Amino acid sequence: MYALKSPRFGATPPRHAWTIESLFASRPVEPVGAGCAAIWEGDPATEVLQVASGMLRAQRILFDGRRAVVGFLGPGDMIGLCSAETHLHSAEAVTDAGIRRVPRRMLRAVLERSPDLRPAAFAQLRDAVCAAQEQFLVLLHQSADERVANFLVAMARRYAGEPARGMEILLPMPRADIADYLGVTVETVCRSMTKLRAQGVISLLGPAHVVIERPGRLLARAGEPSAVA
Amino acid sequence: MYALKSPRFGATPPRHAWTIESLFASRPVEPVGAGCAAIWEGDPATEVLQVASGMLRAQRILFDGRRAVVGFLGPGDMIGLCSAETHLHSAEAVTDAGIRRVPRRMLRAVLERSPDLRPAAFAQLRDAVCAAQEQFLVLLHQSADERVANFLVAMARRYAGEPARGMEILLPMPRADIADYLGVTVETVCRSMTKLRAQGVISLLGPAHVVIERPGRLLARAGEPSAVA
DNA sequence: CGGTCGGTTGAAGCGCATCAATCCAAGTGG
DNA sequence: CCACTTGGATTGATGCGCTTCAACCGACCG
Repeated sequence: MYALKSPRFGATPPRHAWTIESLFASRPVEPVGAGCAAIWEGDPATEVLQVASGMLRAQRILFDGRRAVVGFLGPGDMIGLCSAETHLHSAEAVTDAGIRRVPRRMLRAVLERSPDLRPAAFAQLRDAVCAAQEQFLVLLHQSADERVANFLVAMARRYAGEPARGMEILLPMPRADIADYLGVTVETVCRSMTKLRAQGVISLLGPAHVVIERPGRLLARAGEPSAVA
Repeated sequence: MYALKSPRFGATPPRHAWTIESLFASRPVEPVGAGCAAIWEGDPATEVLQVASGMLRAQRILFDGRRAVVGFLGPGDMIGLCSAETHLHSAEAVTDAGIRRVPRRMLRAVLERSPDLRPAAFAQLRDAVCAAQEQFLVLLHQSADERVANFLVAMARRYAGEPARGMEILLPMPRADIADYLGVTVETVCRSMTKLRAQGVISLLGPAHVVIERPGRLLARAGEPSAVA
């Protein structure tokens, strides 16, 4: 996805006072109610947005009216970096969320002024491209069951760490969002989840609350090469 | 596609002697026979490669042994820019081709030394991300027929211009490459092409030689919003 | 002439979409 | 407090699209 994880400069702190992180930190947090849009597809891309809390989804309306969810954005993730003149996607809040906005001019100025930051920014953008590629390949060549398993693993990795027995995965977004993200229907997402539950791979405490029972099998379903049953 | 089109600085020529284009132009052209690999997936990414002539395909072997074609590279396209430590894809010649190699160090040095170039390079990378996103969405949400039509349109736009009646599209790559690129089987690609021919949208002078008969219909099949039948 | 490889066409089966019904939890109003 | 409503999640039944397996065709080559 093109969502960028918040940069970590802990290992090699920059010699300049202005970092991207501090830039965002200096901005006020703007609340966005669940279901509300933070930015609109087609609007002029004058600012970059970082999620402070909650979760947003980046989405686009396709030519035929269908909706495509491009990614889910959690705390630290940014959106709008890759936009050219206008935003390519809308960003709507899945849950109540908080965001910070930074004008692109400001961001550009920071990058201009601190040469140390540029390689990091460049590497980040590059990594985003790689991640998008990866996701792209996975989704394009996998079956619906594999996509769902893959999604669960990705959500676990992002917010809880490497899948382990008993680990809880929270899915704050409705099934329809997951479906539009994976390129399948809501019913198929349900069936895949049900199948995973029936096979003892996961258990469902509720629609939004998944518990990993057999991490090995889950990874195997997701198409991980090194997964052991 | 993460392949980057060759930059055009014609409109605003750089004030520095060293441009990315001139950097590549200063390197010798290395011939690559059809079927041979120019770079290998997993190899250390020490250099960036630009196609001088012919066509290459960027591909990857997936965990389950299937092959995924990530993109096709024509003259001016680059590969290896987005790689981190090691190359994520192999690049094999579809036809006899010529390539130029530039060490990444050198490229980085040029970017460091000429501030004018950086926005352009950044914009290019950004555009590549957008294009990849676009392709990703299209392929994920379209049917096999739409994918094939879309591919034909993309090939036409890239090497011949906006689809027009009588325009010839050359497909130097075998059907298997197209199939692995679109995420469908060879047979499906064939059937879709046959269907387009039967409907008078295209005609086939040979497997690699397509002529557009009804550009409007072709665009409509590709899922273009403004297409007129 | 036989052999191989890429392309095309045909027949059968599976996977996912579609349509439809049901279930469940959370509101909402009497 | 309970009947009613509502939206999301789930399950079931059916159809279509693509894959799979198989055969055939044509070009190229030894």
